[in-house]
Amino acid sequence: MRIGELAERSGVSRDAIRFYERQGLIAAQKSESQSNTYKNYPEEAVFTLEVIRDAQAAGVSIADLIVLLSQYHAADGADFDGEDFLIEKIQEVENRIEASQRFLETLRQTLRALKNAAH
Amino acid sequence: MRIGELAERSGVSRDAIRFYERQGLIAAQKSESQSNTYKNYPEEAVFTLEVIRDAQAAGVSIADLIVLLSQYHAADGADFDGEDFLIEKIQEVENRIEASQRFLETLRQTLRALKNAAH
DNA sequence: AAAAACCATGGTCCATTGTCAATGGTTTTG
DNA sequence: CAAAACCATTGACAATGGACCATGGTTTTT
Repeated sequence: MRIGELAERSGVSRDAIRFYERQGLIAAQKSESQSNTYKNYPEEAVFTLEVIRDAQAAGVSIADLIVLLSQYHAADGADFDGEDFLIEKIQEVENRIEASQRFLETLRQTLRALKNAAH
Repeated sequence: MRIGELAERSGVSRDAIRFYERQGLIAAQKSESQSNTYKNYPEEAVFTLEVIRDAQAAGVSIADLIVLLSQYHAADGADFDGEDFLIEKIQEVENRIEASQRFLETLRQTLRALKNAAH
């Protein structure tokens, strides 16, 4: 599919998609037609972009994602050791979730206090 | 207390503390002694810095925190309406936590796959 | 009393994660 | 077929969240 459709379907802007592509997070082929320079994104890219969005929300940088996604794709059959890195990132995300939950509690308390003050 | 102690106790760098102070997130008095220009941070600042750290981990910007912290402090007795904003931020953080959990699941799956491949 | 450690201020610099604009082609639509 | 919509590439620009450095003063330690 072309970038416009991918942008539409994934909810990610064209510019962001191109940015991720430059970083090597998603891949595209040159169009099979030789008359244009349009790129061809695989179906899979929609899913990859969703993962990227979740990862960004989880506070994981693109630099880390480059490593992680390569592991994800290599997971069937690779033997090089990225396990430590993976474990580290899992820990980081878990920590961030906990911090987020603490902060959420603070926000909820504030909301309750605000409502009481309005009495 | 002075900035060094605050940095030590909160685990936040001096530079970051000064940055937050410029943004109005924490307040300090000028030292009571007139012979120096050192600032005096209240005990409470340690707690505020913890909240700031959690908030940053939760993906909440400092600009938003400025608004939120003012509401937190004003929560006892204020009547101006920041409720909508608060509710919006709560929703945002909840969404980010969910995305983080989805991503965490992806990471864990990758880890399992990696372990199986290593057979 | 020196040296080492600390502080304030001001300014510069940095990575990250994109957005926006310009230019020049291609396709689709009316 | 002309206009509108789409695409690629390049390059400038921007916001966020600090780190780092220089300068000059103050405390604390030795």
